[in-house]
Amino acid sequence: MWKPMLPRLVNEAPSGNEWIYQVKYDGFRCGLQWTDQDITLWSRNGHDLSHSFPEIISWCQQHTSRFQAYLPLFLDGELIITITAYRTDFEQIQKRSRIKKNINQFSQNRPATFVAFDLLESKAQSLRKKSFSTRDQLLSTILEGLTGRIRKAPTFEKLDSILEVVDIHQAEGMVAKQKKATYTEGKRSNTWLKIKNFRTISGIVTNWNTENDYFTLRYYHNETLCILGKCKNGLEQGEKETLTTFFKRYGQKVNGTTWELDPSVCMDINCLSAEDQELREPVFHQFRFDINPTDCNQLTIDQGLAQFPSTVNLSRLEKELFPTVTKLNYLCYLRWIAPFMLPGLKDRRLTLIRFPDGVHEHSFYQKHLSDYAPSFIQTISNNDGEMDILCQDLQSLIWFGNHGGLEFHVPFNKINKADPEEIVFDLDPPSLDQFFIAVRAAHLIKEMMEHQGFTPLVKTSGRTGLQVHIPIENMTYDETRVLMEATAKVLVDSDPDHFTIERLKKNRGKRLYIDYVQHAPGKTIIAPYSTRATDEATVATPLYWNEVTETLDPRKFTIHTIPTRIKEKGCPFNSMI
DNA sequence: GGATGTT
DNA sequence: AACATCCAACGCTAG
DNA sequence: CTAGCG
Repeated sequence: MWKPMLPRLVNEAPSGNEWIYQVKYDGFRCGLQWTDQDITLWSRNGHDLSHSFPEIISWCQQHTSRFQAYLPLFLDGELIITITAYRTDFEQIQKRSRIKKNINQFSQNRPATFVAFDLLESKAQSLRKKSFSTRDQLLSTILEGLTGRIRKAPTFEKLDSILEVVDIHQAEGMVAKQKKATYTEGKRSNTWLKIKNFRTISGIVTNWNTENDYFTLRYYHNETLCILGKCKNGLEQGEKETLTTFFKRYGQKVNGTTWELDPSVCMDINCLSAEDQELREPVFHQFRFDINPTDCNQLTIDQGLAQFPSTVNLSRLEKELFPTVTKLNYLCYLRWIAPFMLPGLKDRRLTLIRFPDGVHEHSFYQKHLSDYAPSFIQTISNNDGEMDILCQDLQSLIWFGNHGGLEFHVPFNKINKADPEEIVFDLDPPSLDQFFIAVRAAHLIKEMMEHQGFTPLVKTSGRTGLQVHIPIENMTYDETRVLMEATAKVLVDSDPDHFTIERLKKNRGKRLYIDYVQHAPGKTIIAPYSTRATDEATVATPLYWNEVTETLDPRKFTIHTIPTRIKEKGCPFNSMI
């Protein structure tokens, strides 16, 4: 029976060119055994998981010809449900493994993926004695280019680049592997080192269970004490004695096994998550005698879990930027959405609309660098010699967010390129009552564009309209203008009661204005996943075409609903990530 | 939101 | 110390 | 022609 090789937990990643790195995916360790007869998924304890993940098995069967030359084959990897290429949803895979009924329905709606990170057998030959580099190279040739139910875990040569990936995707952590490491089955080895991407949060110790030595941690939500979770590991002998002595001296024994303490002792906990009164992989980090129990609250916990870049000073986190949405809530949204939003901002001059005191107060545009901006904000000079701002990374995004930047607008072309990356039809009905016209226009444009070989995408504008994005190659603005004008005219001819290219507002009536003039150099459009400055905190949301119906309500896509939406359905602009 | 200038 | 101002830019229109 | 508007 296969037993997985295990990495040793360390606090810091080793560097040097004898090491190579992989992202640590948060799912189930799994061995995939593929013989001429059958395909089996083995858990780390030797359980057969195949029946729980039929989508993996059937995908393999459909792609047998691709693998035939390498059979029999044994892959070591992780069974995951993806949110991004590097971010996974552990809760989902855990649920899946427990499900008995309707497995096929779940496997269709939210298919699991096997991410292979090692190769133990190929053509019936054991590769365990070979170096990791050799195995990794062979694994690459076998899995090259595959993006389906089986993928290869990419390897990173540079420590800095994997740290950046782990950080932005908030991955579980990373594994450093010695290039010359052999595969030592069932052993915890120093040639594989895991580094966890811990979140650090502060909690109040209120209970001690003498039976199992678990300490209960709590936090304040408004005035009431709520349970954060339990923690047992990480305390050194002396620290544990200090704590238990304190319990015996100042606490009360509430039953045979449990001591209770009024809120006074605070500690930092390292963990992977803190949800529903449960900490995942909690480890004691340090006592916090320098803070008050009231400092352990929803605000500081949200902040700890978000893992904001340390380079950004956050301020006035309790301020309301949208009704019922504090600046911290907004920054947490930006932090979560960053891996989906940054690709749409990368290498494009940014036009930021800032609302430092919230959507109801004074606002202004900004596209040049403030002279006090930190040096990590990247810029590019424009024709007038001014420094246009860029948003290339997480710390920039969070810095702009902290400055009340609520709307991120970008041009159609990237920096150092004159030609647009896409055509965008901005379909803005005169009011929400006429939203159905935008839906109709979007589908008509989709048909026309697909007929010409394009692959149109669609998103809400975050206000009342829809925007059809058509990725293009090698077209100038002049050429896109010709195509857009022609398309607009076909639309108007086909339904002059609903569409118009009339520029004067008073002459438009309740028709939808197809504005191809706004697709030009220097013009901008709201970036995917940017919020709009509305009372509902609406988001410019990429959609699947089958969602674009007359019953679609663009107001439902807000910073409250988007993370859940993406966890369930993924991102329709996937190609951009 | 923060720097700088004005009362 | 309190308060004001700046933070884009381009086409269009009324006067 | 320019200030103001969107």
